[in-house]
Amino acid sequence: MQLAQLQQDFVLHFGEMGSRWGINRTVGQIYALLVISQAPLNAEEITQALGCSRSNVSMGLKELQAWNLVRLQHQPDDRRDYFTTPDDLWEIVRTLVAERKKREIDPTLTKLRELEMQRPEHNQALDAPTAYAFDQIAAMRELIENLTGFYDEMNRMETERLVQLLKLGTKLKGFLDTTSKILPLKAPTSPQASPARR
Amino acid sequence: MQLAQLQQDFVLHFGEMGSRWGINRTVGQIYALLVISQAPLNAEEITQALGCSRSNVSMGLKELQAWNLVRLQHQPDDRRDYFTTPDDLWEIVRTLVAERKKREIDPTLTKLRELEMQRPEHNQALDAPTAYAFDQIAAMRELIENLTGFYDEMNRMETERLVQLLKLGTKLKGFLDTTSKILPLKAPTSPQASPARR
DNA sequence: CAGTTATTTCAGAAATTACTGAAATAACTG
DNA sequence: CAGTTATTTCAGTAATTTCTGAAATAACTG
Repeated sequence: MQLAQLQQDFVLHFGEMGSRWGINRTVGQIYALLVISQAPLNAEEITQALGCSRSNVSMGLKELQAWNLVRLQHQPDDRRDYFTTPDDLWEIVRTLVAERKKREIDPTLTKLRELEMQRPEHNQALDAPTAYAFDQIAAMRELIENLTGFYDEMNRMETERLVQLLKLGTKLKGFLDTTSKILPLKAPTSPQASPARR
Repeated sequence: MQLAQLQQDFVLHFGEMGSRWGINRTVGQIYALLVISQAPLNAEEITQALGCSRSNVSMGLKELQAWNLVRLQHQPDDRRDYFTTPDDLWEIVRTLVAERKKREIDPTLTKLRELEMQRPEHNQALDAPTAYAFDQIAAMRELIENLTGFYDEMNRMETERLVQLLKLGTKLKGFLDTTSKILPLKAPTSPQASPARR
């Protein structure tokens, strides 16, 4: 398969962006190709279109499967594996966010909690730098929990609702005004204990 | 400076996560160190604490400055540069998100718009695969605009409001129920023109 | 200005990551 | 089972990224 200009351009862009997205060029290109191809593609077709080695495509597809970003299909009377992306782009975004959270956030949240456990019962046993470090770790853990908690909420919504929310925009501010009459605004957020830096 | 266990552990974790976050180990370590250090540090102190080369620290700090993630300060009667992170962790998150958007999203949005411009006036001039590719590109552009538009809204809010919103959680659903009586739910979202894959 | 100290630059070394071709494995077919 | 085709694995190579030490630059000081 020889790609037309448009497809070529799109695929190359995703290849270049790959390194910024934490995937390699080939993986980016494969995904781009699948996204703009209506019919599922097999590994050989992908290899042809991208002009890289068959084994590279195999590894790339394996990685995309590890990311849960591709669907594997079969055609009648053809034992080759055919790949597509989910039909709904929102599904892709959900997966992307979920996987990035898993790789980029969760390990750190775990580590922060682990470190926090090591804080002794009585603060006076700590020197000032260590007390500060513990405070920062706690504040960071709390912040991440807030963010991921909100993410969990949004993730639980059906896509239709989610899009509706995203499109709300300015109205959110009004909503907050309403609720803050019920939930008072000044609830203490975090014991940030930060007596300003020198 | 010799780091205590807690600090050491925290710094090493950020170093390891660095590659997943798109920064190198040293940059991750420098940032971790700055976050848990109450007093600003100069390059030499950082070098000592991390046990890497002075030049590496210089390059790392330069990168962190390019990310807008550190503040440069001076002490009286000392011409060395001292570095800190913003006091407020939320400020860091804002910067992080803004910079990642700039690097990981904006170039693609630009590219998608550029490709979309190339769509001819009359669709009948297109072969089916190219028409499909154009459709996907448009859908993707629209989706990203929705997401970044929402991000812009949230970004415009003061931190206190933002935290309030994040903590709302379940109440959002109720809010959507209310507004959907005003804005009908079934507004057409995107002309996804996807007649199911074979 | 010469001397001192802080910082940056940069060529090359070291480490890591990506890619290839060949071989191994797996899954079918007659 | 032997032959064929699809896929994966993997050792070695290529490409890229990170890091270092040395040299250059910049900013002060007496």
